[in-house]
Amino acid sequence: MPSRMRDNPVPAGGVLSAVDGLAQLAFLIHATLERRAAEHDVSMIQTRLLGVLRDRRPTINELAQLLALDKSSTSGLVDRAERRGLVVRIPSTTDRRSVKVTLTDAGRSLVAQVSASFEADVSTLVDRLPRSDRDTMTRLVSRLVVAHASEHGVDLFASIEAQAQ
Amino acid sequence: MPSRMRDNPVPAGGVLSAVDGLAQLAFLIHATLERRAAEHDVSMIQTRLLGVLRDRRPTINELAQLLALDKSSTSGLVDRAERRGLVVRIPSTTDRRSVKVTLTDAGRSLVAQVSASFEADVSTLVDRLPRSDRDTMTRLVSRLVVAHASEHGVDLFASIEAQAQ
DNA sequence: TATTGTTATACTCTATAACTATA
DNA sequence: TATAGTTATAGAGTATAACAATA
Repeated sequence: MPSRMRDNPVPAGGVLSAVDGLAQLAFLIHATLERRAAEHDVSMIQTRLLGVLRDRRPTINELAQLLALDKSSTSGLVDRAERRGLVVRIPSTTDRRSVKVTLTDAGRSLVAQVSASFEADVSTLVDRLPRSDRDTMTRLVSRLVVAHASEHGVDLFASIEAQAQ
Repeated sequence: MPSRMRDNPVPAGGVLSAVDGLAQLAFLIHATLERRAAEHDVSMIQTRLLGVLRDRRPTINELAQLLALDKSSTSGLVDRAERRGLVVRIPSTTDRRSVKVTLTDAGRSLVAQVSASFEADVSTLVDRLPRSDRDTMTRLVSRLVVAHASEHGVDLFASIEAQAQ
């Protein structure tokens, strides 16, 4: 936890350390998405569920892997989303034990709205910087994320991707 | 939500947009803290509670404002932390309705450990970039966060700070 | 009367363990 | 037997409303 979390997040005109600045940014962006989701009465995990389903029709087990939840937690999560009309369970044609979880039109519409307002928020945030600084930051942040992912999550995600559908 | 959340977080050797890159970075950092906290069997909200208490002894009401929770939620949060020996309620000497929530030695030790490992994680992450790039990114991220805060949270936090203790 | 904090209630979210149906 | 999914149970976390004690 960054030391900035101890008191005011912002020293008057000061400069934050790498850790403090990045941590503040992370919490700011996370809170932004949470607030936009809450405007539509969805939690972060429900939002992640809908986001994952935008281009997949996974089984409960696949969904559990994608969301890093137990299959029972996933089943309950899908229950609540289904009760709200955001997703549906479609029986698998090849395995009668299994279901494919699918976004409804309402679910797709909701996630599109949350995404759009969230992306607008982040754009507004970065537009505070002059174009050239923004481009520089984007390039550096991108390098960081890409480098980290190529050392970690990529294979995991790729294999789940391959399994899914 | 960034479009990258739809599938693989990392395009092979590609460059992310400003929104996607920042969002990915934010979720990565958030997940890092969550994982470090989980190693000590504490949730994010419990970690935030302990973090806030590092340099404050707020009342339940003040804590509720700091954490953006209802006072009843805060009361329960403190109950569970107190049951684990991480915090204590100390009766106010000036108002017999009120209590001051205070970190125990165990709570202070726990939050120090989580902070240290989290900060090490973030350092490791940014150390992937060469020094000069890292400094540039830090400066830009810092400007972003400071600019945003000076337009939003600062007054709020400052006033809560002033009330607290 | 107003404020501080707790309690009652209800819901989401999570995991573990036991279960049903199918493979 | 093994796997896919659900259900039972327990607990954290959250909000609303009602409450007791104190101001």
